[in-house]
Amino acid sequence: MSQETHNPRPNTYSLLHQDSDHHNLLSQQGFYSSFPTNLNHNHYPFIYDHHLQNPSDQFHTHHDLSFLPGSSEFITTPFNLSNDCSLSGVVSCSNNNNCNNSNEVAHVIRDAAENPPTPNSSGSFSSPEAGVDEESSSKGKKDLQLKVCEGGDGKSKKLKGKKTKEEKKVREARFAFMTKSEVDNLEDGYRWRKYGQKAVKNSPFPRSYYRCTGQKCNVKKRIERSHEDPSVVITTYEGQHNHHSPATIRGGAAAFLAPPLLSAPPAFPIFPAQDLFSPSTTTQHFHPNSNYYMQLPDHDHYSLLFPNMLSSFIHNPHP
DNA sequence: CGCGTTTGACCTGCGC
DNA sequence: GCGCAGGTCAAACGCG
Repeated sequence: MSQETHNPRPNTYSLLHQDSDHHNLLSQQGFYSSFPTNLNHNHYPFIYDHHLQNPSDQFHTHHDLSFLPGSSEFITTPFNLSNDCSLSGVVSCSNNNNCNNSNEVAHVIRDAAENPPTPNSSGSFSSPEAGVDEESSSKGKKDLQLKVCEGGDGKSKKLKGKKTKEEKKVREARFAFMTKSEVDNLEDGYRWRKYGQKAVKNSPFPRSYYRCTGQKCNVKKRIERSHEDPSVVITTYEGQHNHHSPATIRGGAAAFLAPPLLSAPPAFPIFPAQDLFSPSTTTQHFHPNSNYYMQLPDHDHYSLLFPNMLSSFIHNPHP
């Protein structure tokens, strides 16, 4: 069992590796493996995927959810955020190049944990093994770059002129969580318009695609039910709303959904409204493939901590 | 009529 | 190049 931690001080994100002795999260079948069910309220296995910004808006990092069902892109790890807001410890790995199997991915992650790269002056990052380098990531490592101040307009590319390589690779921030719920589409305070539905490979449940109905708001979300546990709904938000929740008049939920400290509201609910108010939904934010657990002091601090990742990823060796 | 959903077609990236 | 899978478009449709 290996476990690496960095800077166990507040506001620092620790990259921790959970090896095969326990949950074998990077199993040979891909990234599907065991999954803790006896969570206590302070331990939330977590997936986080977003643009991280420092106070001077210098750094945006682009993460993805390669381990989400159906995703086929790349994997990024959690990172360290030092007290001076510099970033380090980000590593990515494409699954079609030097990460041909999960073991390699695991090694990349572990290597990154043991030898976290340091941010350079331009704000881009690289991993010795993944060889990720912004804008120089040719040779099929297209999805690996970590963008600095990327625009991310998220516009459609269909039926339009060819986009440049850079344009094509820019992707909006993403955040995903899993919720035990009988309802697929969790109420989150925003209005969504469904624009597609696709069958998911190896799953009897389709994936639905939604777009925010706000004007010029490019936020999207996808909803699918876990084929491993049909009671679990996987919701993935992408992008940032350019408006506040239309549900701000709905009392308590609004306080969660539209935190005033954010000029650009997150695409995702700070806490799923249905989790808070519906007896048919239980509050479990987790991912069966994730070895990263978000530790939260308590629920009341959740909404304050979350937008800026002011929590620690912790390793739960015996969930 | 406006808005949202459905659904088949189409586009794109990736692996072989 | 081909096939597959994910993602998106847009016309048709349903509903209030």
